Amino acid sequence: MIHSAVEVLRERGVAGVTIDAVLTRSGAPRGSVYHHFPGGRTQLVAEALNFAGDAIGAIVDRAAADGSTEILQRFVELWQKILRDSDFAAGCPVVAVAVGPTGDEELFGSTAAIFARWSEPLRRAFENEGLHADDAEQLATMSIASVEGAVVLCRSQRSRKPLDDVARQLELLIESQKFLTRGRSARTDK
Amino acid sequence: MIHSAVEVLRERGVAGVTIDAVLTRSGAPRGSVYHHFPGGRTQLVAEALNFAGDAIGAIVDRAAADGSTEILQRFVELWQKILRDSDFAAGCPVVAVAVGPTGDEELFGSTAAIFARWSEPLRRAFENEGLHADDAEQLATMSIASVEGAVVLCRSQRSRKPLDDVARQLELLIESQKFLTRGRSARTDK
DNA sequence: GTCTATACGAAGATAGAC
DNA sequence: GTCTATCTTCGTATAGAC
Repeated sequence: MIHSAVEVLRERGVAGVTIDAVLTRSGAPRGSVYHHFPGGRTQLVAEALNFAGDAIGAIVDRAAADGSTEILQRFVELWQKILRDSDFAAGCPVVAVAVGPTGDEELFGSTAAIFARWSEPLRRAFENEGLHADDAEQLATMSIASVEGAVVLCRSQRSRKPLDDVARQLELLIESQKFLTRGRSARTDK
Repeated sequence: MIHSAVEVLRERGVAGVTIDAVLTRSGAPRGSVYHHFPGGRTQLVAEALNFAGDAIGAIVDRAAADGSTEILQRFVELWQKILRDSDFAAGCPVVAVAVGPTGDEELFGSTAAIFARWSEPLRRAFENEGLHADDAEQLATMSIASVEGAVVLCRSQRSRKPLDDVARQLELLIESQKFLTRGRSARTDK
């Protein structure tokens, strides 16, 4: 059921996650909804969001040991697969919540936590690769923002190109940042 | 009324644009809704989207003659202002539609057209500044994607920092692209 | 645990008076 | 053009049987 809720969330946004839609997709029995989710629809959306955030976070973590390039590659591949498998009908569930109605403070807090969780391994990887703390953090933010933005553009254009373009530009940016840092360090070290 | 619809769209997403909400905010009379918008809610959302897209497109166009740096600066300032004025309650109306329910093919097509309209002056500016066609297009896509993604992050974190960080990294990326192109051209030209 | 039935509210849309 | 009233649909949530 949570799995189905995530799918609907990706495709139709927060408002689209109705109990009916989730029930239809999952084939779960109607009578058991409020047994498993006493909090009703609200709880269902919250659990779907956190489940999706954790799942993607785990994928990022798994690539963390291999360096920033690998993390980003996995992250981009992940979205390309989601876009392709859904024929550009599905986007990022966390973005879906973050652009939804603002009233739900708890949900909103979760999105911030999830984005932070995703960017943390990136930030650390950039630092391990020699970048200064400020640059590493900015680059991590830039990575998440540009990929998430690209996913929106891909859905809008029904094309994988925006995400391909962004991935390429991100690579260039990271390379040039490393190059500049090495240059500065070399001068500083002498 | 359209103006109010844009506001609601930015704050609550597509699903949040109910006739009631727009009426309340605008103070317009209930009886005249279907007089001015025979297409009902659907038409209202469509006109709000296109109005917002044109308004922002016009701002971008106005800065086009001054070069890519100025376009981007205006674009970023625009979002910072929207975020600040709304206390991080408002995001991008076009993104709101693009992550909404997929059924509405016409609305979806409009988002693609609007994103294309916004990136076109950027692409041209990059080309005028010496970048190759491919690079210029990729950079334009990267600019739109990263800024839009940053706006989402800003709302989520209730902070202007993500957008500031992204703006800074974009500058660096563009500078390094220009530098590389000059290097390649110099070698090619000799 | 899961079922059916139903209360309740919100929202879109139409009809007919003014 | 704008008003009020009304119909219909849809979605949440609860009640009570099995």
